[in-house]
Amino acid sequence: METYAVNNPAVVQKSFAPGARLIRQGDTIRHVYMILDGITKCYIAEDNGKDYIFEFLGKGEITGELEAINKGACLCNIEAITPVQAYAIPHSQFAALVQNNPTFNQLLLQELATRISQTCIRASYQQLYPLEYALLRLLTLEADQHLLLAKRDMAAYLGISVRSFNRTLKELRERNIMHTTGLHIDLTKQQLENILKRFEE
Amino acid sequence: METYAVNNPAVVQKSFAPGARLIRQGDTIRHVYMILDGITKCYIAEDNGKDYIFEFLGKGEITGELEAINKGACLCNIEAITPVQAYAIPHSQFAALVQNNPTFNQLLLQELATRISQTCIRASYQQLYPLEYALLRLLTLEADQHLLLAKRDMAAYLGISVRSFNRTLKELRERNIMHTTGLHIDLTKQQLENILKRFEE
DNA sequence: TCCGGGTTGGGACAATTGTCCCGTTTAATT
DNA sequence: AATTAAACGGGACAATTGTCCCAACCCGGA
Repeated sequence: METYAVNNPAVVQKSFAPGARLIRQGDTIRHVYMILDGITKCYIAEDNGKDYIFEFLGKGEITGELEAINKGACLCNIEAITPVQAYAIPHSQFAALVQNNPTFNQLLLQELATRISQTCIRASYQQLYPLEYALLRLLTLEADQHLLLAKRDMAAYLGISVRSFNRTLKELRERNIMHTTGLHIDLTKQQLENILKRFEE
Repeated sequence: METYAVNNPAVVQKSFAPGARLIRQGDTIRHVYMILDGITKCYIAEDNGKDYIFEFLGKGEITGELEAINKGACLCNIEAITPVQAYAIPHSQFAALVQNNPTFNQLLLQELATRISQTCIRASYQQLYPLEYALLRLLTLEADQHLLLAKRDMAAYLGISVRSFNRTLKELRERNIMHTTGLHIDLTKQQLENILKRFEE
């Protein structure tokens, strides 16, 4: 994929400063983006002023492909959190890849299927478990991917207010589930997995 | 698709009574199902005893394709609500279709992309708006598709308890809501009254 | 250095939703 | 028609989450 991209004159590399948007919700776009470096957040801005972040995209991930497939307006905003480098790939190139490259086609199908699964799983436990559970899962994700997220972004990912986020964090601290000073998490992935077991059944 | 299916000896037609499951969460399956008639609910059962319904599938819709693509265990249960007729299509046949039939391939991609969009949009407004809003959308959906759903299923779709569902419904009735303030629901008074009619004594 | 905006932490209270529970209604079966 | 199980409707109270607000802190630019 990278080889393909760098050898193709229609594919241009772009830079985005933190806060800049690769894609704006509602726009019609003609490119798919492949992230070379940096972290982005993918979110819907509702008209009551609240945001809902679906996922954080990093190196090697593609975005804008839903719109390339369905020709629709952009579902959500893609905004750089850290400085971002990305390839902008014209829809025509993307469509050609999908049609002519069975391997790419297969990978795309798998990626879409995985995202549906992940989205469903997340929607389910965010609805059916207490906030605490989703918060711990997010902290695990943050540790896994070596992210350092602002509280506002974490709250938006969980679909709650920053106030609720702080409150739950404080409760976890007071119950000695988490030892943190400020924001940094001192737990390994294994430790968090063990903690999550408490919520089972 | 139907022509293909009925002419293929590996594709068998199956019947399911209400309550029977086409697919069980966690199982490994070897077939994709195409629904010929009836309504099914697609839901995850969490281990705290609660269910979360993602969607209701009806005539012409396919399910089990995520597992066919990713070879994983079943994400969710598919359960018949009404009597259901469906084709069971072996994974091998499905894979052949995906590889050899560009039109089918394209339709599948579009279907997956649409489901991601829908799932994201729903997760967002269920998290960021009051229950009332999601409930009205569900009632609209129900009317549009001529469904008649049990309250338990509607509550599970909204990710709430039946008690909360009833409470919100009662409030809507008492306030004789036509359109919710600030929220973009295009219901006329008449439309909404038709929707709410079945809940009145 | 000092100022101003953004982020963080949390108190107080309101609103929303869940849990438990019980009486009523409906639907299916004997 | 009688019986029984399931679905429905809602009261009372607990738990969760949101809203509003303010104070402390950090950090870059005048």
